Amino acid sequence: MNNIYGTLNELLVKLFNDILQIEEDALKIDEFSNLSITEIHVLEAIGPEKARNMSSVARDLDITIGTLTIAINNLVRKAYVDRVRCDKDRRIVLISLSDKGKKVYRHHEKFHEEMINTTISRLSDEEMKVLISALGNINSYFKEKYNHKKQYK
Amino acid sequence: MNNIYGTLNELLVKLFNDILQIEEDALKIDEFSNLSITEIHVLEAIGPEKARNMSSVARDLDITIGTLTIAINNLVRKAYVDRVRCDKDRRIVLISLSDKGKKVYRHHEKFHEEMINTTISRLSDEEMKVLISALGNINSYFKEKYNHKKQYK
DNA sequence: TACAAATGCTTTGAGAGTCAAATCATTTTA
DNA sequence: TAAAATGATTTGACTCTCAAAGCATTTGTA
Repeated sequence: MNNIYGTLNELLVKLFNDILQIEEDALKIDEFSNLSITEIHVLEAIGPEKARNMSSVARDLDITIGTLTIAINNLVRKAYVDRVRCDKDRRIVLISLSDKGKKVYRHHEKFHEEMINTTISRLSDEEMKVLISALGNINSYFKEKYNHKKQYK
Repeated sequence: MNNIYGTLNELLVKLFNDILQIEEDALKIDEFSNLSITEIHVLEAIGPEKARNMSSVARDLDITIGTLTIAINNLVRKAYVDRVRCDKDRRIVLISLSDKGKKVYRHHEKFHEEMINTTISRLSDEEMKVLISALGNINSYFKEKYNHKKQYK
């Protein structure tokens, strides 16, 4: 029992500590080597659908609008994002993925798909349900901790 | 089936994207509010055992020695880390956790324990095996991707 | 209708984390 | 003993981040 506990701990710690770096490295193998993991997450948040305003994307990413402005400056410069002012309300800035940006989006999506496939390839339906429940528990635990913190903000 | 796939993807993405922030927030509730998650990871890498040199800790953390030097400067200033030159080979710098640093180490360890306990408290032995196997698969996947990258470094 | 308030975004200043390259001190090797 | 190797620090530059100040536009109201 103790052994299972230790194994699980080790797996989670490794996963949590390394995940961002590994994800970035995995993505950088290919043609998009001038993108950081942060920038990829911005592209992911904008999404391939219709244009979005700065505020909503910043809220989704849990960063300030000022931080997002700077990130978008760079992504526009690198031609992954298009930025236009809204005609109906000229305060609003609309951002959307360029063709190049959409390509990155799909590439990142594929990375996730591969990851999931690798994860579940040897699992039965029953086992998958178990996995989902366990991951749900972890998420709940963090959420609880997180909200506790937020009260003190 | 597709639904299970989507749920799993969502859970993993959420977990991976939020994990560092949530961990930092959870840890900052308490007395060690002047430590970043990065600094806590440095303390974790040094460990509570005997003193270690800069190179090996930097290698474990996958950062350059220069970056570690700066981190250690701050941790020494904040009294979480002791730094001495090795007598036998005066090129080598030995770093170790101070009592205060060891306290943080144990606190962080406890956080992980709590996380794991929450996760497994509702799982049977059988379910735990599934979780371990799935997480192992994810780790393997990343490792494979990661090593692939390293060839190009 | 004009002007104050609110809204949406950008800019600025500052701090942390990171790297590569230059530098310094010490030890090893030829 | 001089050159090379090793281990760490320093320096300069970049990214990511925030808070606060500033700017342009729209909304609300007297």
